[in-house]
Parts: sequence; structure tokens; C-alpha cells
Amino acid sequence: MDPHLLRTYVTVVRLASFSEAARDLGYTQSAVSQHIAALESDLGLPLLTRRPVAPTPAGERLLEHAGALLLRLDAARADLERFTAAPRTTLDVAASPLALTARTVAALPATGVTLHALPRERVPVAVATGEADAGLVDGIAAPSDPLRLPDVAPLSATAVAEEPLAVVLPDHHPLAGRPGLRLDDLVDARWLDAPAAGVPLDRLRAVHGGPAGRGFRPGLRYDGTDTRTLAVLAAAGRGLALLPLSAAQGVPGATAVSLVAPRLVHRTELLVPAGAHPEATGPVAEFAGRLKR
Amino acid sequence: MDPHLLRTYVTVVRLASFSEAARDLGYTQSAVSQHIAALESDLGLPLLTRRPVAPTPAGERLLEHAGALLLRLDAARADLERFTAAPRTTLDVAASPLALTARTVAALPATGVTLHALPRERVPVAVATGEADAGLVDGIAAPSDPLRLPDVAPLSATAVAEEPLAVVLPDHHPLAGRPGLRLDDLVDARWLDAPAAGVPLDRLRAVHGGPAGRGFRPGLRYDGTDTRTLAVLAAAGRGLALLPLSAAQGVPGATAVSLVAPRLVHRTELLVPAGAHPEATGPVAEFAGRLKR
DNA sequence: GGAGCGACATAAGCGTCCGTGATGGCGAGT
DNA sequence: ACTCGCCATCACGGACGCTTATGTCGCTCC
Repeated sequence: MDPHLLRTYVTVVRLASFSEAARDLGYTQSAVSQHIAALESDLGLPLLTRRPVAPTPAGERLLEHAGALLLRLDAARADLERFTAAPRTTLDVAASPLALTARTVAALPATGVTLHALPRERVPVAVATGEADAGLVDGIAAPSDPLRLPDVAPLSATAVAEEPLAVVLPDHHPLAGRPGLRLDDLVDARWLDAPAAGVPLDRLRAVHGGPAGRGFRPGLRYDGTDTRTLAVLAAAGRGLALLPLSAAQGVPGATAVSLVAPRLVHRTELLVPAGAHPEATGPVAEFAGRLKR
Repeated sequence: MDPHLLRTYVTVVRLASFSEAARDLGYTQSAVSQHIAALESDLGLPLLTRRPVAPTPAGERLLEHAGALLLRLDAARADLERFTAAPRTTLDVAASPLALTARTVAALPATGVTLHALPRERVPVAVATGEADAGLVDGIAAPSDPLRLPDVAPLSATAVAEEPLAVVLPDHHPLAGRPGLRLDDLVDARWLDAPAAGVPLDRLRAVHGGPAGRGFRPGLRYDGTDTRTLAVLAAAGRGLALLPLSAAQGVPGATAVSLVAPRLVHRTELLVPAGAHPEATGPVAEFAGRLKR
């Protein structure tokens, strides 16, 4: 299970072709074929169907492991390179859409900043692999419980903002008048599925813990990142949305009712490589310092 | 960053010797020396001091990454081997001490069971690497929030028991009469540090979120796994202990007061490899089925 | 239905890299 | 100062991996 072999394996699966993968990796087709053969003989089972080229069930499993492994390998290399690299003068920040608020943006240094807008799950990856010097991720969690992030590498997370959650309903919705809502009241409702702009529904499903049969039916799916659009969709009755309170307010036709049970908050966290090389100075420290104040 | 090189690297660090590592790995000393040299030249910085052999700061970082990487590699191999291996007839269960209760033990099949008592953090590792077919881990978390486990491999976790938490105090303690306790009332108290038997203090520290200055000073450290002993120590005034309510009761001289804030529970979860090869039958399924009932 | 073509498998050749054994340098203990 | 233990370096032999070339299979086109 040489990383080289794994790298070609994932490339072959991604491109669904040995020859394409060979071109992509700068190998000959023969080499790719031998790589796959080596993996299959090492593990003792077929990983791919040929014609069409697609992973077998075992291959699917390997794909998960290989992805994590290669990611971690990149992260390790990036982490070690920080020891030798020249101190950064510019700052690359990876951020999920909802993590960018007036407050967090204000903390960015005036110059030399590149902002990478990424989906939530890519932010830790970007920081780990060194594509970004710091990350801002948002998500929901129990109060004073850190966000649940994939641990691709040792990262240190510190909360920089915390806000109540609100359910966005059309004004005329029967529940719109309530002072607060319980999630249990809403299990049978139709929800907007907006992984990029809103709060991910699968997280709610996990919190609720109920069987897959009931609860949190996705309705319209929205893959944009604009919260205002999401609120507009909710106002139009296309489904409910869950947003941080401040983002949920101020849209005509939409009412935001805060969520009271389960006790969850929308939190934004700053992500930096852990065990930080004592960078008491530099753009990252400057940014972190301003955020904590 | 070949895994072979990483494996030699961690071995060298563990044994603090090139020659010992060579013997351990079945290489010559020369090969080990070259492995380390290759790593160092690849990464462009020294990883070890020689005489004595010890990791540099950069080497320490690499060690973390290498450990995770090699673990994940073993997990991947073990996971893939499940596809080819013969269906299990016996059952190996890894369990943290507090996860073993009358209820969980009763769910074990009558015969063919090997029980591995492991510290909490080793349980997921054992399941991932195939040393165990299933795991039982306990820990504390917010209600209806999964336990926070290191993700060495895709594992599926399902709650099998949940219990309130209790603080164990000497009978004569000023707070012993209270109906319930808040953690905030106890930040300045002295705690028993019992990572194996009790609830880990560092988790509390994280939940409390306070600066390292205040809070949760460890007193006596107890590395045994017996909760009764822990309660006896608490009764003797050597420090407070946090235990699941049932384990905290019934020790003369000790009073158990349940914890009311923050809202945390002691939960035990069953761990099995995720994406399970549809084992509707077999010892693992039998065990899981009995636990869920 | 046969020829052609695209795509993966297999075979042979060759360079490179890896591990061995021998030797050298260096520090610590006697 | 000598010696022993330990790591570094060197030179060599073999194995492994990649390339070129060729084989085989399946699909498509006429």
C-alpha cells in the first residue's frame, strides 16, 4: 500500500480510466496498469471493474482510506515545511460562507490578504495542507462544545463568535408567532437543503438521533452561498431554513423564530495549525489577536 | 515520506537508538541510518539529535503525523482484509473499563468471547485495526451528542447506555447536602486525576473553556481502573471524582451529588467498523442486536 | 460479421534505488 | 590513551519500477 500506488488508484477512479490517469500523472498506461495490479495482488481482491472502470465495493472502501491517507500525508509535509519556510508576509485565509461576518472580516489585516471561500468541510483541509494560513469555519454545536471537525491534522480551534440559531418561516406560517421553537415541533416539516449557505441538515438529523424514517425531509436544494436568498426561499414557503439569528432577520415575508431546544448555537471558530511554531508575530498572529479581542 | 521510512523513524525514536531499531525491524544499522538521512534530506531539516538520539521539535511534529498515518494504514489494511477473511465465529470486544456494566456484559454471546480491557483512547484504535471486532467506549458528552472519538477510520457508533453524571464528595463536605451541583461551583476544588477509572479531567477543562490558569487542579493521580477505589479516595477527602451516577453510589463515607450544569451525560457507545459488510448474521450482529434491545 | 480501433494486460529490457557489508569518525567510559 | 559502542559513509549487488513493445479483448462502424 505504497502512497504512490494509492495516488494512482484514486486518480484512476476519479478519471474512470487507466490511460487518462496515466496522462494525468505523467506515467505510461502500462505503469498505471501495474500499479493497480500490485494493489490488487497485495490486498488479495479486485478493486476495480474494467470496462467500465469503476470501483468494486472493496474499492469504494479503499477510496475512503486512501483519500484520508493522502490528505494526511500532504498535511504532514505542509506542516513540516513551515519549519523551514520563510516567515509569511501575506495571509491566506480559508473561510466558510457563514463564517464571514462584519466582525471577522474587520479583524483581517488591511493589506496582503487573500480570502478563499470554501465549503465548510474543505476549510480544515485547506489549513492542514498549507493552502491557507488560517481558517474560519462555522457550524452548530452544543453551547461550549467545540465544533465537530474532521481531524486531518492537529489543528487548534478557538471560538471567535457565537450566536443563537433561528428557524426561518414564512410570515403566515402557523408557528411563526411562537416565541421559540423546539426541533421536535418541526421534524415533519419540509426543509431547505442548503449545505453551503445554511446549517447542514445531516447534523440536525444526528442531533435529533431519530430513525431515518421520520424527520428532516429535504425539499428544495440550494447550492448557492447567499443567506438572503435562502431566507427568500423560506419566505416563499419552499421549506424551512436554519440560520444564525442575525442572518435570518430582515427579509420581508420571512419570520425568524429562535430555536430553544435542543440547546444549540451557531459558532464560528478560528483554525490554525496546532503546536504552532511560536509565531508571536506575523500576519496570522495579528489576525488571531484581533479576533480574540 | 515513504511509510517504510516513517515506520523506521518512529521505531528509532521509540527505542532512542539506530542500532536497536535496526534489530527490531530486521534491517542493518546502515539501512536505518540511510532511512533517517533520506527523510531528513527530503524534508530539508534535521529530525533527530544524535548522541543522545532524540527528536528535534520538527521531529516531534513528524512523530504525531507518522503515528496517525501508520495507524490509518493499518486500519485500511485491516478493513480491506475483512472482505476476504472468513466470517468470524468468535468475538473480540475491546472495552474501556467504565463501559462494562451488567447490561453491556449481559449482551455478550455466551461463548467464544474475548474481552480486551483497554484505556478509552485505545478502543477505537483496536476496532479500526481489527484487533477487536467491536468496541465499547464510554465518555462524557452533551445529551444527544455523539462522543468525541479520534477518527482513525470510519467507524459507526451507536449509543447503548446513557446515565447522569455525579460528583463524588466526602459526606462531610460543605456541598454534600446540595440536590445538584454546577461545575462552576467546583472549579477551584481539587480533583482526583483518574484517566482510566473516572471521567477524564481534560474533557471537563475543554467544556468549561476557561483559561488554563483556573480550574480543575489535579490532586492525587490514580491510574487504576476500579471505580470503587476512586470513590473511596474521594470519601477520604483526597479530591473530588466525577463518575456515572450508578458507579458513584453505595460507598460508605462518600456522597454522590448529580451534576446539573453544564448538561452532560455519561454515555457508552458501541463501535463497529462502518459501512459494514452486510453482516446481518455473525457474532458481531448478535452482540449489537442484543445491546440495542 | 469482419475489420479497425480504443483500452487494458502482459512481456522484456534497463536504469535506479534500496539494503548489505565493510570501513571510517566520534564520543564516552575505564 | 585505549577501547568499545554507535552512527555515518562508501561501494556493490540485486531487486524493483518504469518504459517500450506487443498481446488480447470488446465495441463500433460499415
